[in-house]
Amino acid sequence: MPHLQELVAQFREHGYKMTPQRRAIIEVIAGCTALHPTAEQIHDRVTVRMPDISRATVYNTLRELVATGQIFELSLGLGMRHYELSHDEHAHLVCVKCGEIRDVPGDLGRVAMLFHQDDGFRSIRHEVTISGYCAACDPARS
Amino acid sequence: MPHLQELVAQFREHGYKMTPQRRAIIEVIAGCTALHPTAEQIHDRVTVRMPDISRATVYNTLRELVATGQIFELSLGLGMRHYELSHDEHAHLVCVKCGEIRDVPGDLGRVAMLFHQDDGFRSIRHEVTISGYCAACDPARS
DNA sequence: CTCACTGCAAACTATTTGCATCGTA
DNA sequence: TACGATGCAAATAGTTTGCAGTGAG
Repeated sequence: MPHLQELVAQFREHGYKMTPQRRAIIEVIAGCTALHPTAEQIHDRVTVRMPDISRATVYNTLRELVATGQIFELSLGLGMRHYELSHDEHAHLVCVKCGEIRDVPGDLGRVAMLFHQDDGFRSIRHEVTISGYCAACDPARS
Repeated sequence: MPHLQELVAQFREHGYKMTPQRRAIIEVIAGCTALHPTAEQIHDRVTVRMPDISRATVYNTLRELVATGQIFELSLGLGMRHYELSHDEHAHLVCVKCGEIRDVPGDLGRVAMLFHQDDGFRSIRHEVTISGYCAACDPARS
């Protein structure tokens, strides 16, 4: 459960009010470090302790957490968005069969340099997604 | 209109029948090299010359062209999928304000090396997406 | 002449929105 | 107490599916 107080404080500093719902959502995300949950998965988990929370509140809070830069939104080609706490730079391995998502640490700054252009485009974020088959799903394996 | 005959031939070689609808879809994609069209945009363009074509046919054909490796499906964080002819390796610059998508040539093999893991994951494809503001949309510009 | 392909319409999934009510600061 | 946040339900957007009819090989 890393940085929980810090996440709550940061969120407040951006001018948002802290409500039980938002706190619960932040707690769930903070407790999911390796899971890249979807909005639906976050909603399910929060619902266990807070049965009346609405999807709208989850989506709203996720949008706000993205706006503050506290979480990242991932488009991994799986048809829905995944979320993760902002942390050290890494790429994502995505199994196209089972949907498993794994972090691979690495230097995104290096990637930025490989593709840099001097044309006024100001980049905010680099996303590196490597699609393929995980060992368990690889059809080419004996 | 590059490689049209080749695309049609390749598609046939994979065992698919060539129909007027599929040919029209392939023609539209081949005529869109710099546009990264969505399924909807492709449907609109085909509809001009073939008013009764259905969305289902467009989506089916796109899935098949992805399966043959002739086109790539891009998840750029804009809420829908974009398609492009498979060609030289490049990353994508995406303006988060206006949605403009631009190709940046570069060596994806280099990226693969930066993030390679020896754990049985077999990668099929690398996608590098750089989100930010294009010169025209940058709010930090004077 | 057969089986893959098509159009249609409905279903589905993920996400967004409008609005009356509620509760944090 | 004021205004931002919530829950609900309906709306929207993108995509998928089932099926009866059609046409490419």
